[in-house]
Amino acid sequence: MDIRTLCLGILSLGDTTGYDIKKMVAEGAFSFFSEASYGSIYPALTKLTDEGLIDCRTETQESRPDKKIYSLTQAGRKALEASLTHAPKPDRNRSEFLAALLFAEAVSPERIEDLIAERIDHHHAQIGMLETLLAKESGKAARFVLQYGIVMQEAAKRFLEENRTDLGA
Amino acid sequence: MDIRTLCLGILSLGDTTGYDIKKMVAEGAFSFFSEASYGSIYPALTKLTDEGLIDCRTETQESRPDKKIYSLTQAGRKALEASLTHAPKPDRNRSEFLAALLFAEAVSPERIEDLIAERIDHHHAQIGMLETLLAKESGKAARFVLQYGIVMQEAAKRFLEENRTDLGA
DNA sequence: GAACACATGTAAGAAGTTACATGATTAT
DNA sequence: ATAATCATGTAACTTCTTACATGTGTTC
Repeated sequence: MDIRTLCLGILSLGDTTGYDIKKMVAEGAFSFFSEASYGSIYPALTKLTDEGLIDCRTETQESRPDKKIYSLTQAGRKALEASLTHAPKPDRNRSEFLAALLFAEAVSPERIEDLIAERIDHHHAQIGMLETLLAKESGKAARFVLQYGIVMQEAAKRFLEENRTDLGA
Repeated sequence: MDIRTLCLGILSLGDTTGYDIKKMVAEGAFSFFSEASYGSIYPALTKLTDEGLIDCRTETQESRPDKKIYSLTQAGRKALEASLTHAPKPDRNRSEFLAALLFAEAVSPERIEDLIAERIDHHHAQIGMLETLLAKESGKAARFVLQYGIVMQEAAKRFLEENRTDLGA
């Protein structure tokens, strides 16, 4: 999902600032399935404002840059709706892990066990993070997304634990 | 995984051409977890040749551009090994689907059922494709990767089938 | 006094995609 | 005849990240 749509989507859930959008994608319920840097968020918000898809009101602060609080306009809501209406392009299964595994067989087979062990730890950590997020989250769709994430990570972890020996020998 | 490493990795499995690398990532066992276009593959091969990580021999053909067959050099093998040795950066769970689902709740809830139905179909199709690939594949690591893929797709599909009603009402 | 949180923004560069350009051969 | 397969390559563009720039207040 491009940053523009991501910003529109987050604003559909409530008014907020660029700084807080970054926090949501870095730590919040969004961090599981999206990412974005300031360098993409701020310009996106500026552009969306110019196009009339979002509004910006400024909250003056002392000894800090003024806070810019954005909110979705009617046009923005329409635009978001439109981009959700035509089917999202299929998710890619790009995986550094699987690629590394496949190539390690030919070039450094002794690395395979490590790779799998690291990956199991990674899934374990992700499950922990998702459960923490789930405990804090009350939105229906957000909980669904986090549960989906947990199920996926657990399935992956289980598969690796059950089949790790197949590639060792 | 960047295109450079992907090319080195594929060449670690055997000599081949840019054209065939593209076919592998578009249709072969690699298509599940990677992607690349000619516009990135050809320049990458040229650059890797300049750097001495791969060799190029030309096979003359009539009525076709000459075929350029690349092979990994010792230096290339070292470089690939090195990039597999430091832990791959964690896979991202970027998902158009999950993002769309989350935002649809706020902006067009009537779309949620469609989204889930489409996604179930998508998983179904992916499982079919993976099983076809698996039937043709004999490499140990490649089979492992494809089985991993099947397990993931099935887990996702099952989750959606079992929980689809949670978001309808 | 060092590091982090708050808060915005820009410029340079990485990495890739898309679309084009070329052109013969083979299958439908 | 029309499309697909074979085979290479380039140029323009998109999209995003990284690193910088700025500055205060708070916590360790």
